[in-house]
Amino acid sequence: MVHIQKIRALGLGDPALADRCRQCNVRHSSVCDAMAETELASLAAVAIEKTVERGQVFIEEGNPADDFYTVTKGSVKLYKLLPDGRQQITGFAGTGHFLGLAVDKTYAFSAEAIDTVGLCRFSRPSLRALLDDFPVLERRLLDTACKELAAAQEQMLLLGRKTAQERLASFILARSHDTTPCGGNPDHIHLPMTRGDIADYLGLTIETISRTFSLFRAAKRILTPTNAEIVVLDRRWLTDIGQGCGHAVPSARPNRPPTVA
Amino acid sequence: MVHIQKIRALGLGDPALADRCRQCNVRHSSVCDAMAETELASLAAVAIEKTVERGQVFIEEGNPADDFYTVTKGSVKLYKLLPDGRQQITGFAGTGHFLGLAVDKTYAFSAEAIDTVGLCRFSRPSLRALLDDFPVLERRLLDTACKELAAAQEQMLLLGRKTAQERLASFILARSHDTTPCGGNPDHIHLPMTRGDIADYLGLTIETISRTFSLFRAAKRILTPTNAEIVVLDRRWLTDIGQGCGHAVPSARPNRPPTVA
DNA sequence: CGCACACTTGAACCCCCTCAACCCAAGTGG
DNA sequence: CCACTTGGGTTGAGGGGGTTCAAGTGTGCG
Repeated sequence: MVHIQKIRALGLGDPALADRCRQCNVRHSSVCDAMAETELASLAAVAIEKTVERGQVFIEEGNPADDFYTVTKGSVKLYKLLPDGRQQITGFAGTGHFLGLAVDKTYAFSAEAIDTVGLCRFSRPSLRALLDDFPVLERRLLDTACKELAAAQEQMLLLGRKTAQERLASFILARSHDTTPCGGNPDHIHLPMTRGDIADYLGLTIETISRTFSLFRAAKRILTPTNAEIVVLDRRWLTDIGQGCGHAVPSARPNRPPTVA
Repeated sequence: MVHIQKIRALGLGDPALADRCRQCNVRHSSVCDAMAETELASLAAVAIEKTVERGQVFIEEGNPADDFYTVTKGSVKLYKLLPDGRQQITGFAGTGHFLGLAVDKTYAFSAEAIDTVGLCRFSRPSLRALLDDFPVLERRLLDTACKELAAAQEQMLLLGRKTAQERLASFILARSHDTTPCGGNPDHIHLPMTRGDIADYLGLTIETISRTFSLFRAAKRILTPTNAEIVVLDRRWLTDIGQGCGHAVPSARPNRPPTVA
């Protein structure tokens, strides 16, 4: 209780502080959107900005979960490892994403910056105090958690039951939905991650990702002007494939007898 | 606001109602545990008990999410389908489990009773009112959601990167942890679901499940007195395999040339 | 008994993995 | 300038883990 008052006082005592949050570029696309204009000072009082470079691991599975983050710039990969090095990426966190769900006493996943990433850090006590103070924030977190849970279930369906082509088609379309800015062209997609990351996300290998991209390209379903760019040519077909209906591209294996009984 | 008062009044006006919740067998192993003794009347006022028989689908993916449930008896499988019938089970919900996370306007999954199942139903408005009235309940739901999210991520690792033997070993141990009652023998495991359900949960086929059970049996790692029962003989080995270390059972394929260059 | 249902086991196949070579662009340093 | 390296991506050949297809084994139940 003392703690909460302290934070309130901190924020209210320095109205200039609130500007940092008020002018934040992800304010309306993150959980912070739950806070009213007048409450931003409390938020700003406990938020600490931070930058991490590509390749840097800033959350490590199993470590005590002392900090929570909001991504303000760049992209992050969240992943789990097996002792022998096998890796499963459980999700990509872009601008506005909150990191800290799926957390008990320790982190259940690791997080690595895919490119130069901006973060807004909250310590556990300060987040707890915020939640006590602003129940609406807690509701917002619950909503977010439900969305992530639904996404996780969709990913389980993909990992457990879809073919390579279906997985990649689903991935391309999900990217198109999740990262196209308002008013942007959803058929031009930017991929901040490598083929290896895509493979570890879709439960496949680099080679299969590359081959499947080539198949889609040869079938005129997509273009890949650069390795980090996709242009969707046939959205309808990708949608059908991704959902498990529709004809996959024949994989044109050599030395295979023609399909005759 | 009027609504909340109505519910409060309902509960407080009839103290006998509270007994239904007070004597509930899952009271302390479900989200309801967040409610204090004196608050149970409010809970009981909006909870409706229900029984569904084995095989009955009581939540259907895509339908409007009007109701939320707590499982009071039996087991439920939660799953998603592809149009051609491929199925991925995203989880099993046992006694005490809350169903309704991963829900937006519509259900993100379907739910089917594995055996005779007892449910406690809440309508969306009444749950909303409860959450408004008892913020501690919202925090409890958030905790639950985080745990489920962590479990979902673990399952992604399994589906994306583990072998059949690793998957089944993980499954057996998870069952042992999740369903052993306090004081019970964790090495005697009851399986309410069929081999087909296990297959759809682990992203494999019935045949592979059966074969892998046979391998484990032949290697003296487990016993299966009945199809619905497992006895763990070598927990250490199962743990190692499930985590991706440790030697898998050789699968003894016939007609394969010996491993010579 | 006859039937349904769950499970097991065998044999052949196939999708994806493994291993390996190669391409290409971006440094880096003499 | 070129030689060399490094990291990401592509492509090919062959093999393997799990699937598919098919037959057979209980087991409960009308």
